[in-house]
Amino acid sequence: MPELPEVEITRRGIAPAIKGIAVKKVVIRQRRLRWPISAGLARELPGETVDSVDRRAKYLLLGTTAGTLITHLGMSGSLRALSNPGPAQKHDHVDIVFANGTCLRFTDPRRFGSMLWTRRDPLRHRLLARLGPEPLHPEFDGEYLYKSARGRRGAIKLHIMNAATVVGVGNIYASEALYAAGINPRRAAGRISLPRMQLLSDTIKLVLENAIKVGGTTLRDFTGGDGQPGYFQLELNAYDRDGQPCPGCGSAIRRIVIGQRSTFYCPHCQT
DNA sequence: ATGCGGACCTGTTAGC
DNA sequence: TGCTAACAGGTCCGCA
Repeated sequence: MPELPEVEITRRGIAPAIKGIAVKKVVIRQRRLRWPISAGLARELPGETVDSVDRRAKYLLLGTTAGTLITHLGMSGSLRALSNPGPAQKHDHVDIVFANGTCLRFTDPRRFGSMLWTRRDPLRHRLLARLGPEPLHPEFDGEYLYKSARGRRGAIKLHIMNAATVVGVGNIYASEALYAAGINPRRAAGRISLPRMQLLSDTIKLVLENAIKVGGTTLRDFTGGDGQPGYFQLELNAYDRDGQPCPGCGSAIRRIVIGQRSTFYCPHCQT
């Protein structure tokens, strides 16, 4: 379920329920995720208090004195704080049970997600150490994006989806931001002017901020804490609209494949 | 260094 | 109705 907005909504949803609370036990039913869950998690997390609930890129970081739990939701993962957890279902792989009875439940049918326990600075973890800037931070701007693209001949869509360039831009928002900026997703990254990169960095911020504002409702099967289904509150102008009229000019939105991922754009408006 | 394809999994939907 | 193929929000890794 994750694009950055969904991860941020998840963070905001679970933080009040678990911050400042001690972990009682960790129940692991399936340790084979993207990477196997290490034995250290169940051994070292119980007894610790969750001091912080942070996000870096699409990773959620639960900080304690002893170490940090780094969680990624992959393609189909979710994390819910339940006060009355029912019996675990098929894909409920991990429960983190707190002293106040709250159960933080990790569910992930495709198991592309991950749960990593580290005793060191999580930002130095090999998966986090080389990440680019956060898209909503000021250091991510047109000038940065322009410079990062010098000499790059690959498609701009792949460039903005590359976590070394900027984190958190997933397949849906890449299409949406490029649509809003009027840039053809296939255009070589290194052949886009500074003003257009300024526009693109702005549209990336806008599209992500808006999605967070409306509750991270990008995804078909995402339901926030209030049970409001996603995908409908957020207006998608290009993504998943193959053959439908472009809101700007009326010509048909087209679906192409870039880097093995579906890509949607308006051949008339995006150059 | 950059760029590309393959890999990891399961579930849902479109098509015959 | 039933079977099969295509496709789905991510991103790491190895090879050219």
